Amino acid sequence: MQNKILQTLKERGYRMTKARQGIAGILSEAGAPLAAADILGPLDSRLRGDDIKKLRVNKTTVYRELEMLRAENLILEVDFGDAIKRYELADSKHHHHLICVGCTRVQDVEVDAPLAATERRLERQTSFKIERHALEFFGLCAQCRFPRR
Amino acid sequence: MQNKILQTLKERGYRMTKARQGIAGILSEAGAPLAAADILGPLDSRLRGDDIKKLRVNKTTVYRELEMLRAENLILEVDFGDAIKRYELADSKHHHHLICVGCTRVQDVEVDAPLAATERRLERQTSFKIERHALEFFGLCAQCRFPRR
DNA sequence: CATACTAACGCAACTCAGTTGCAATAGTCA
DNA sequence: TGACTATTGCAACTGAGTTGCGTTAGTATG
Ligand SMILES: [Mn+2]
Ligand SMILES: [Mn+2]
Ligand SMILES: [Zn+2]
Ligand SMILES: [Zn+2]
Repeated sequence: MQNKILQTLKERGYRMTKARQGIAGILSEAGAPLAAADILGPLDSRLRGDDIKKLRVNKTTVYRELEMLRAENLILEVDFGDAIKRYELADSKHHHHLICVGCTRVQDVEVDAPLAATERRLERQTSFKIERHALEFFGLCAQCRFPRR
Repeated sequence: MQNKILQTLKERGYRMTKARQGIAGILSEAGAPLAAADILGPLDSRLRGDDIKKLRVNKTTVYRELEMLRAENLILEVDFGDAIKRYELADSKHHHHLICVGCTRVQDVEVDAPLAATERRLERQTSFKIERHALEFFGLCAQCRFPRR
């Protein structure tokens, strides 16, 4: 049980099912935010040869599991502006993303001046209580800027 | 023809239809980004008594018109992270939004330190060419924080 | 004003991510 | 080894947005 998500879930009384282990495993190994479809497909192929052998999971299960993990604050919803929900582990430092509009390649990035000060000013000026912000950068990666001729 | 959008469209050779005039009018008067549904409903009620009398427009027309206006750079797509496309006039100064998660009330806001410098640094460090960014703040407005007791 | 050309429109059917109700299955614990 | 019920699978559904196609109505021209 080296998986952080699974360990936390167990501590909170969740059952250790095969689907759950497969989904948590894929999320933990992902290098970028994943959509339900990114988990559904790989579930039976990527896990082959792993300790979790072949595994077929229904899409409803994947959606429900993702929503549960988000509600448990174990993953964060990331919005790339394309009406598809994506998630990444919640244990990393707060950061933003650089998304290639050509190939959807994603890179984590940090912003120089944190937005905390701006948020406090906005709270003073607007009487809103700010809970969070979403900041993502869109552009073209090197591969998409200079397609192999 | 005091409407800026309509004037530009005419200059570019578009026809002046009733649906087009109604949609452009609603977008121009809106105080916050609008979704297709925000335009579909009001079209026949809000315009009553206006120079454009009663008007019923099909949803396909609204979606197509919005997409055309966006392609013509007359409106900008704004993403509130809820899988619904919203649009606002493109003629205003670049800004961001403060969105109430309780009632979807929206307020335009500006950020202290522009993100241009950050974008240039990211371009150097990542070899991406950045085209744009999306930054929105989410929280609770005064009305939603202190519900009328 | 009459006519023709075709942009724009309305309608119905479709797509696609995500959701829901419910019966069947399988972890967990005694 | 059960019993209890969380979790799953399935099918049907939702809702925003899209598409194909035949019809309507701006616009230009005479
Ligand atoms: Mn990330
Ligand atoms: Mn705005
Ligand atoms: Zn790319
Ligand atoms: Zn509110």
